[in-house]
Amino acid sequence: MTSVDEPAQTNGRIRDAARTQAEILDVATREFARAGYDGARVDEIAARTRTTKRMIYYYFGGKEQLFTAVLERAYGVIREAEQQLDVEHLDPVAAIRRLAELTFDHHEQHPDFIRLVSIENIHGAEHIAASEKLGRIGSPALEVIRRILGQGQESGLFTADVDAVDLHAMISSFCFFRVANRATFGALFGRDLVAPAQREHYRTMLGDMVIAYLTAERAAD
Amino acid sequence: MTSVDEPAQTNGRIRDAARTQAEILDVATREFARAGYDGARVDEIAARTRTTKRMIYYYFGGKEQLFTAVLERAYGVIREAEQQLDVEHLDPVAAIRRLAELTFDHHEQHPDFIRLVSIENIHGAEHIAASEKLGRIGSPALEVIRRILGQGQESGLFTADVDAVDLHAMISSFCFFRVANRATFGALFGRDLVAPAQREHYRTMLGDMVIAYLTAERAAD
DNA sequence: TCGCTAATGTACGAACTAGTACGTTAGCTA
DNA sequence: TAGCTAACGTACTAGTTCGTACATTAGCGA
Repeated sequence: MTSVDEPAQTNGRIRDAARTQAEILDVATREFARAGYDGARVDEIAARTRTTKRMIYYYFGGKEQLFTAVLERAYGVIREAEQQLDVEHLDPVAAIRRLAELTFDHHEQHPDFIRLVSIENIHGAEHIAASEKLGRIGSPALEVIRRILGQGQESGLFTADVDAVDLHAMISSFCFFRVANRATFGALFGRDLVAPAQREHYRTMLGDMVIAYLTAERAAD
Repeated sequence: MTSVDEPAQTNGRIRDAARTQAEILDVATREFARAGYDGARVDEIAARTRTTKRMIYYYFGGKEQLFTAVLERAYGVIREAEQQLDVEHLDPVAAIRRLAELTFDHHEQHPDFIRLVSIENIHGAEHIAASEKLGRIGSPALEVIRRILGQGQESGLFTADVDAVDLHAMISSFCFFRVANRATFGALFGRDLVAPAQREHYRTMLGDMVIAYLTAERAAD
């Protein structure tokens, strides 16, 4: 399998701290996402790596800290995607729809992230609490929502009494549920929420829902 | 603590198969919900019971089957609540809102159920698949939605192209997310989605969202 | 080129954990 | 009331699983 014609110095140094750490994180992400925190095995993670279990403890300290590092990286990825978002040139309705679709797409493309978040919730978010990075960074998406919402409400397009965090929760809940509960929903109702054929249908449904909520006339209380 | 003046035959028979099984299920529900499938310990479940580990294996066969039994009972509870639902006398808008609120209330009142479903999804719904009871029963709520939706669409009140399963997913996603992701959402955004003070706010928000979606004018494609 | 240290590998152990073999008894029934 | 069986308890085991003590080496800097 491995080519032997290469000289002793193979492509890339044999000792590469950064590569080793990254490889451990990659494998650990898959394993934790697959089996849950307690279901994942440190030995198994090590075995799927080109290095040994010793290195997991050398670089991360232990299973708990490894999981925290995995979480930190996973949250970093979605934050990065949110930062790419450019909706300045769009009208509020189109901007919100674009934002919702970004969340929709990211969740669909990163089921491992969704599973990690589910797992972290089972454990009461204790790893987020223990993490310095994940403390109270929030999400770039929130800032974007705040801005769009402000514009939309000023222009009278959107109902006035909507909060950015709440809207983020609304969008996330739909995107999250679809991926996180795919298995049970499919087993109980016979419908695969993540089937490619239904993708556009649910993507549109999400946008319609959010826009309908934002533009609906609400009974004054 | 325990009264000793009672004769040997204490209140309730010493041997009571039904009570023992129910007690095991109660404790197992709490333990699985608290720690996840792999995190839960059979020994710990037994210890919190008035009986022994032997009985778990005697009545349920093993850890897997115990979890399946726990799931079956938890799903049974929500199905029962859905069957109590009486919305025949309401107009479609009020009926949908009532249904959404029932889901909202049930999810909030049964966080253990939400956690069990999350856990089951991490494990690919394999226990639902292995269960005879949970096979393809669907949910009574689905039938209710179908009926209300039919009425609403006939009368022109609701948009025509909405499907009952999709609407169920929409309602569930919001209710589920709020409870399931309470920990991470709170840790990251500093807002407790299940705080009693916000309860009515989110309950109304859910209803508004669903009704807005159902009654909004959609661009014909 | 000669160390020196970060990086890596091996082997092992202590604690835990699902599951079981075997023994006991309550309480119904004939 | 004798005996039979469902219900229950104790003690144990085989296999894991996280973590670590100890040994080794690559490759950079002086």
